Amino acid sequence: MQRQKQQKRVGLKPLPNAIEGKVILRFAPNPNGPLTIGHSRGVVINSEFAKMYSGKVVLRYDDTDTRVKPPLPEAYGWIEEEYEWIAGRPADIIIRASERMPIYLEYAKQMLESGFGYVCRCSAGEFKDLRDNSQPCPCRGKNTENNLSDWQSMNDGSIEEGGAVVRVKTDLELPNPALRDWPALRIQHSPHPMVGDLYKVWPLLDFQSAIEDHLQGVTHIVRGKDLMDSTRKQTLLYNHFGWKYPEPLYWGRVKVHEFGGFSTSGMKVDIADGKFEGWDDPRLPTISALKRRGFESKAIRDFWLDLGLTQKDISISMQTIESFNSSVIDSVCERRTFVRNPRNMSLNMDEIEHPDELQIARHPHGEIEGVREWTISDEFVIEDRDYSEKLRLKDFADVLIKENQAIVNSLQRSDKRTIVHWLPINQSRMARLTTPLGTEFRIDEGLIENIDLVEGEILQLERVGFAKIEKVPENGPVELLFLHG
RNA sequence: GCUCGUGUAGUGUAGUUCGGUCCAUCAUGACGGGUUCUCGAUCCGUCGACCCGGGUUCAAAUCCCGGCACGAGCACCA
Repeated sequence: MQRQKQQKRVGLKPLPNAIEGKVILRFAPNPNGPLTIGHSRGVVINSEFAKMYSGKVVLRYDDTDTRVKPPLPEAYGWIEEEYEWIAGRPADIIIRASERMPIYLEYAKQMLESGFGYVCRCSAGEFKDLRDNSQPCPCRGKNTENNLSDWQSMNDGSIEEGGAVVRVKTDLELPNPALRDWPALRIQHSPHPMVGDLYKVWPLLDFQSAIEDHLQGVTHIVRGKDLMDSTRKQTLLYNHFGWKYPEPLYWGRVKVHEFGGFSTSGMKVDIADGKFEGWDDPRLPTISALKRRGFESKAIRDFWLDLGLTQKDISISMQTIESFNSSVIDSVCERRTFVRNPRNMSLNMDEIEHPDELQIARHPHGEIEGVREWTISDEFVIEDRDYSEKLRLKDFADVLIKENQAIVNSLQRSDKRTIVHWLPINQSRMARLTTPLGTEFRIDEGLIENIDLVEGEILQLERVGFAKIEKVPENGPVELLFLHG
């Protein structure tokens, strides 16, 4: 077989057993908060596969838990918007598990009637002890009639939470104890934020998700490898129903150096405690925060696609995402001058003939047309850290510095002295640059070039980095949010 | 402990199905240089890896055996 000259694969590997136009994938977040960087991998990979095969993605809310990770009503809308932002197109089908409860309960009943499920009234601890020794629990041998009557009691609320669970019968000799007679539905008496206390019995993920995948005709499931046991449990259930399980694919665990893992519930607590301003706090690894800071969705897509789909546990750096972002935004961001920690200087132009105005390109390579027009005044600022004897004021002149006075000696570049950014006072206004740094913020006060400052726009501050204009108030400093270098 | 999964440069990744064309791809990073009146962009160069030990073979990143490391699951969470 002929081998290609070694080359990096482009795009995702083909999906096994995929038929053009027939592929159905799903993305199933818990709506207990907005999406994080971690979720964006799922959105990107699934939507990309759908694109490759002209298939569909089902956005499904697996919101069947009312106690441990209850849904946040606002999150449903957020997630739909964020999905569309990341993928560049909306999900094809949207489903809420909490609205489809009658279906799951019907399948559960069918399972009891067909004899491959049973109502177990053992405590979790008792069951675990038996299970670990491959022993059946006493409830396992109950007949259909008894199971259905227990099922009735579960649903009418006469059994308390924790008093019973519906299990799927499996081979008790299965090597992996976790798979033996796994629980499919449990009792929850606490009301659901969306549908209230209509139901007393709620399916667990492994059951609900399995039924729903079948109903939606899902052909490929891409999920975290922590859910491998879920695949195995669900395959057992599919065998009972006589269904064919979708093609599963997995990715490994992802950490970001700068953030660690992504815990939606952890963030929720920290926001409630006032540690963060909200879900879009720039220090958070949420999609809303990235969007607010000025990341482009294309950069996020490029990044995940470049990583591909591997089962390796990885720890990535924001630097990599930032470099993808730079290549997306660099050619479309105007340049501006922002002087941090300004040092006041006076300009001495006696010795040389000079223009009164300067025209500086809005972008150095002309991707953006036009110029910034500066009127040169006697007073100007440079960054304090740049202060030195000989400097080149960018786009203007070589100067000799003496006691905060800059004497212009040449408009032409005469040697290799350092080029610094500078700003005539009459051209400036106050600004604050906020940089997220771990769990803190760094604030740089300074002066920004007062030309066409539009809220929401991303600029490249020369010799500083990319930043977003968050606010241009009538009075007071312009608010800038640092994006990356 | 049990079950499952994964090990390629600092970080990611290609190549592993079917052994050779792999002194191992690409990106990111670091360093150096060209260019550009930004510490940005761009171009060029350099650095740096097949987890370990055996085995099979003319030939192993790739196949086999044995270790080791890391991660996940073992919830009436998702």
